[in-house]
Amino acid sequence: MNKEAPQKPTASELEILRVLWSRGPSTVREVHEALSEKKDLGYTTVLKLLQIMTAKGTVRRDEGQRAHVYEACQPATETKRQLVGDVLQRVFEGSASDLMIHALEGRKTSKKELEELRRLLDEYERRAR
Amino acid sequence: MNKEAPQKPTASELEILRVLWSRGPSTVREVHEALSEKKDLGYTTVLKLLQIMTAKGTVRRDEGQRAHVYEACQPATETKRQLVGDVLQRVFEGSASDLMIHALEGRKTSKKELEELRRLLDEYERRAR
DNA sequence: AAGGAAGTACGAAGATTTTCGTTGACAATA
DNA sequence: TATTGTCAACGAAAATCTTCGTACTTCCTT
Repeated sequence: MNKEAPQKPTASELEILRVLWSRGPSTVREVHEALSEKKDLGYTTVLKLLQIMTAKGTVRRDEGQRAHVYEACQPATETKRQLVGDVLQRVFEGSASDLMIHALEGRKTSKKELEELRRLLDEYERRAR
Repeated sequence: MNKEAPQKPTASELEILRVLWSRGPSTVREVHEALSEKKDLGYTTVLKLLQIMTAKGTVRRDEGQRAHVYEACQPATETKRQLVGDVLQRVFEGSASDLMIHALEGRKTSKKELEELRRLLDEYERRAR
């Protein structure tokens, strides 16, 4: 393992990545504490996951201290792009507008968010030109 | 099982659902043939999957004929909404614009599709008013 | 009626994911 | 220094997903 090909994280791995993305490099204890707020997980469960993710090349770790410090290998943006791209293909056959329709449906989207979405389209169009 | 709570289909189940959505009610053979175009799968594999999905309540079947006819319980739109909603929460903390950014990134989106996206926003806004 | 074709049911193996318990190393402190 | 707490490593159980092989049934064709 440990190839350069970034693998799609599993559901549990994603939860851990989210902690690393928001906290930055963290120890097992820190990740465990962050996750404990929402879920009831054993410490060694988190440790094992991080070890597996290290083997897969999803995270890297600094063993300089007694408590190893873990960090995501890919920037959040890259992984998010991969995850949404996967759904885009598997569920919506690549159609961004179809994705959009279903993302907005059955959901209260604020005026603010709609404006933001328009801004995104403008920006994207400007950049793509 | 067979509760009314719609479950999130797995990757394989989704492939089958896509066939049912596009073909409409189908027999195992028909689903198998459709999938065979892309993938190499045994007939009984598809059969088993459909049986499991029946048990889960993902599809229902008409046993009137010797070759049972399967059909998705939920309309495509509903399941798609659920799937994208899941990603929206798990990956993007509910932010549709963040989802959008990453969906558009690193991807050639046609002028046509951008227009379509704008149209969607207009429509959504009009309806939400 | 015999034989093959087309179906379903069932069990089970393999792969992957998720979750911990246990063990042993180290370190802080009483 | 003996005890207690913190941590990594490992193995392994349990749950879920994926894939088929085998057996049994039913229908159609000689």
